[in-house]
Amino acid sequence: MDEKNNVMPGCPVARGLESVGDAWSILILRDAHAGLTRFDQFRKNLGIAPTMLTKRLGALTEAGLLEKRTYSERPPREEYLLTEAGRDFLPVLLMIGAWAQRNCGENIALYIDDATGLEIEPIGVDAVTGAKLGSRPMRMGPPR
Amino acid sequence: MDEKNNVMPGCPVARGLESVGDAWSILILRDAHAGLTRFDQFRKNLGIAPTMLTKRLGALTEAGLLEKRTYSERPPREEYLLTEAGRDFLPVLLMIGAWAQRNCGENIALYIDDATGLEIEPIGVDAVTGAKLGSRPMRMGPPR
DNA sequence: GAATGTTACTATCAAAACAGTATTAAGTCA
DNA sequence: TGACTTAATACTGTTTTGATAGTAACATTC
Repeated sequence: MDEKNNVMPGCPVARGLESVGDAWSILILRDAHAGLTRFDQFRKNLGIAPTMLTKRLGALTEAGLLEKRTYSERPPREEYLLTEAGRDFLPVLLMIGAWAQRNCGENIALYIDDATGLEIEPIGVDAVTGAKLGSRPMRMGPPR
Repeated sequence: MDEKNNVMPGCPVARGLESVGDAWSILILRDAHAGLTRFDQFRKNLGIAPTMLTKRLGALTEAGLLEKRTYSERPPREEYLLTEAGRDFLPVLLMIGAWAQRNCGENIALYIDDATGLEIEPIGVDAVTGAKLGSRPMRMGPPR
């Protein structure tokens, strides 16, 4: 897939997918939100080939979702931290998860609110009207 | 990528990605929500190779997001319609789009509420507490 | 100080996925 | 009859991916 293919170049979904349009990247972000930061933590948790991991971490860093930080000079050691844009991706992860909980069969883990102990039910709403996404007609408009 | 790699098998995000873990599938779903239904509509709009499109439409149908319907017996013609699970995916698309609007630079189209004419600002909330996703501590719990 | 372990990679190569073009099957239309 | 439409499939390279091994730079343990 390459970006030239997109007839509608300003499409928000297509633009987002340029940064995070593959499963490994999304799983890396999931793990980063779970607190993992180091190459080997990701590699072991995901079972990903190191070549692939190097490439994906580089792409996510390039795209501004992760940043590389040296945490030891000697020996030289680096880790990957979520940037603001990376942390902002959490709702997307939760919405994917919530969709899977509703539509992908049995034995899927739940998200629990720490304070109340109750199951979290992630939904999307329009912050302006408060309406649930999809409940009202909408269209696309030109960029600001 | 294959599913065996997932150390945490009940993870909602990983489960969701088994159905929609690649960019083409997500773009097809986007176009389906925009009203496209036919092979050639998807092919032309996405610039996707027909082999790839056949495979992705098949996978999405298999996963229960699309269903194939005959709309003409003679000549035999078929189209792909969103199922309930497919329509339920709309909030995920909008959240990806909203993330891109905030984090992927200039010249990205906006979502407009038809009734008010105002820009839509998709956010994720917990339907139980009403809190914005990510604003309160949470954890994962075992399946129901 | 030698052997072993840790971390973050890179190199190599086979296998799988992908892209591009041409072609097909089953019809319609003029 | 020949041209056209739709929804694919066949064939052919190219690219990406995955598996495994190896490396550089140190730390730790005996």
